[in-house]
Amino acid sequence: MRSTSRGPGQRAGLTRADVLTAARTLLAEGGIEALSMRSLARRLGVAPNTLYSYVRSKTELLDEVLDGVLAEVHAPEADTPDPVAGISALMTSTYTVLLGHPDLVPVFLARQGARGANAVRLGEILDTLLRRAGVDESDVGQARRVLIVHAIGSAAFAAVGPDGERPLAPADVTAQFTRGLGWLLVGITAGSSPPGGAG
Amino acid sequence: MRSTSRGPGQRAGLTRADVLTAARTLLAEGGIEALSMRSLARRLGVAPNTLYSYVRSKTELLDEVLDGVLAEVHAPEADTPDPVAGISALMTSTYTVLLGHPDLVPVFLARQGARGANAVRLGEILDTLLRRAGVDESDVGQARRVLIVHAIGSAAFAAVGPDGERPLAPADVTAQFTRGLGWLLVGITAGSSPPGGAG
DNA sequence: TTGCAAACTGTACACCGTCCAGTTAAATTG
DNA sequence: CAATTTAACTGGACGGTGTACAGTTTGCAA
Repeated sequence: MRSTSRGPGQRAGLTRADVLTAARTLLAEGGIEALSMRSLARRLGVAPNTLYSYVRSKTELLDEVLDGVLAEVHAPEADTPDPVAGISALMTSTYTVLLGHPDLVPVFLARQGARGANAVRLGEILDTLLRRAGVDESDVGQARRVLIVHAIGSAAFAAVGPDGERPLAPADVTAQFTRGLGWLLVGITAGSSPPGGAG
Repeated sequence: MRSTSRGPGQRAGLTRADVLTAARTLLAEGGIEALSMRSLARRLGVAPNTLYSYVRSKTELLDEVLDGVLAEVHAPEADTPDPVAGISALMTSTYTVLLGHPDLVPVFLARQGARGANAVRLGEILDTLLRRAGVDESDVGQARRVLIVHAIGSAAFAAVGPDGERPLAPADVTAQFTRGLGWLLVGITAGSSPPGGAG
């Protein structure tokens, strides 16, 4: 923990994983504003610059951490019996996970939902389910984005405001999310061919 | 423009409106990152502290400016013949205005869409139109929020990313917004009993 | 004419991300 | 084994940020 206990050249024995883990801890403990390169370095007992041996920039670090959050999302199997129920479950899980990290949500939005491995994986599952639900191929991409916008956007509205005040009760926002998801699914699947046998 | 040309006590003759106007100009010229208390003061030829005579904090200033942006939204009359078309027009105008201020969108999100006079006004019109479209009274609030989430969220996805790169072509995002809006309107106006969303 | 609130400056605090120039330990090579 | 390269790490700095405190001066009201 002492940063004065080591001179230049002396190693602290860090790994990239250490840095990312510490970043997540800091985030969980004090929210986004508790995560600065300096506070992170302080916690690792290291000079701020050291972090740049493991991470190109704070942006890259944030991207990594954000995608890690998406690992918590519980995705249904792509061949789950009822695709529409699967979509609903997937989006609801995404929304719930985001709710667990309120101040990350605006950061997510600013990055269009992150582009890491987990994001890609979830996106592919969603696409598959949409196709299986009979959504026209030309509509799949738009439907995916609309659903993601709804999940992240709803989560953003549930997050604490600038003054730490919470303008809407979380239960209300969740009800709104669920309702909106239902509406969207009605609209998206309206006039689509039945899932049938050939798919 | 010279900050050294005036000693303590000498007045610059500013008004609150001057400050807000300069803030909007700065924003229009260089985006959100060009608007700092210091750059604003520099432009007004004044010391940074001076601004705190007109504004409680940067947050308050931002709130004011954000609500001002919403004044650009073209809202239909509340008694327009076709309420559903009215909702569509209102949301599309909102979306378009937001697109014109890309880097403000994340700020909007972080503030749950601003709470100023213009936001309230638009919200009331939207509520009226929803009721006239036959939406159940108990659903009006949720429908309003879902629509707002969709508009702001879609705009956020169209905004430039962290590296200034634009991952999606604006035309595509607009198509996605329009499509999603259509789906939502179908769902919202499709009877008042809850649809089969398994969430 | 006096008094006072409001407008304004100087200075400072505590941060921020990140760059540059070292120093030293470990890994690699001969 | 010795020599050399590479990677981890520090000190210090640069140029920014929002904003608090204490002091000056101005214009207006009493």
